[in-house]
Amino acid sequence: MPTVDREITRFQDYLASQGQKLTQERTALVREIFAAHYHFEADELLFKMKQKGLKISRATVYRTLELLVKSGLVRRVHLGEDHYHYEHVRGDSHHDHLVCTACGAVIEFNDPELERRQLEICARKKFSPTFHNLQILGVCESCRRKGEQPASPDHVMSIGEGAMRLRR
Amino acid sequence: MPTVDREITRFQDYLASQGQKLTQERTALVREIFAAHYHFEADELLFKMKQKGLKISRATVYRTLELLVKSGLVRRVHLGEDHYHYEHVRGDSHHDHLVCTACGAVIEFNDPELERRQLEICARKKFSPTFHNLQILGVCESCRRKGEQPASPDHVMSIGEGAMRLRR
DNA sequence: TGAAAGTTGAGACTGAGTCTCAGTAGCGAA
DNA sequence: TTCGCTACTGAGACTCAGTCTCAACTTTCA
Repeated sequence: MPTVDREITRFQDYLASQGQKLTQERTALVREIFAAHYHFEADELLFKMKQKGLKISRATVYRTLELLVKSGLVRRVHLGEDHYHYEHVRGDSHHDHLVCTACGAVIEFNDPELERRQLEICARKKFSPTFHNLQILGVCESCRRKGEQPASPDHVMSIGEGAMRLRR
Repeated sequence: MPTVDREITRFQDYLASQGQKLTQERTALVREIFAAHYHFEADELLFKMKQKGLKISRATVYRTLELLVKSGLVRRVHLGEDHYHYEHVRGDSHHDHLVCTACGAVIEFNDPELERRQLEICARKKFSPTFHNLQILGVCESCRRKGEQPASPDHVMSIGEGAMRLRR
């Protein structure tokens, strides 16, 4: 985990700029987040910390995630479920997600053409965009080969149902 | 509300096909939903029914919404908040949303070019899409003229904050 | 008349996320 | 070393959307 130190430094810089401190708990959380799992849920993170014998409270986890989002190190995303997911922000630009409703896999993509078209639409509607959020739900290649059926066509209900399978 | 009868008939047909019944409560809910408000929340609907002196329970509201979604008359959408919104499905095709984080206004758009590009991306990733969900958050023309600032650049946090203003 | 099946409301429950508050840690100044 | 300030923490209560349970009710049909 050589890159984790860089993230910790960046977080510390952000905190210092806000008159806030980098505590043991915050360091441990950043270390855990950036060490491996890329898309994660708040509760999942809480559970992992507990597993490692580090007792960090639910409140601290949520508070630290909020700080990480504000610092720009982490992004909060919707992946079709009824609660948030978080993901690392790497130096690169914005991206969107394909979410497999059969296995829960998340595939990222970044398509400048798509982004450009969205800006055109906003311009046409005289709307100043600050952020966008696109998830495409469906079935990934390997699930399709395994014969998983695409989610039923009952509109967004199917997202919820499919997404349930993501849960721990 | 001349079109409401058509919706009620369609809903009754769906229910009959499932061996289910069109009750007084269900009729009242469909009437309320299709009479006016286009984007709405479950709790908002519950409140409106109560206001009209029709006491329909929370459970019935949610159960009926689920049936309406399954019947294809209503769609469940995310508009950047942490809970669902619902909208009518009119015969027309899928559309996406621009959501103003200052006033909560929702502007719809349908862009075949954007849809086509998404299909291309899916094809490239060998992904079979069943549904997608795009919200563009930002500031609408009239809020911009009134001098409302675009939401702060703290990523998705700003969505939540802006969206709070939508709440009753 | 009565069985079977679907529907309802009240209210308990769930689970993600927030808030409160008393106690603790960190740190500069004296 | 102690003091005082401020930020931070954990425990647990709380909130809120949404779900579930269950007994009572309605409808249908034989």
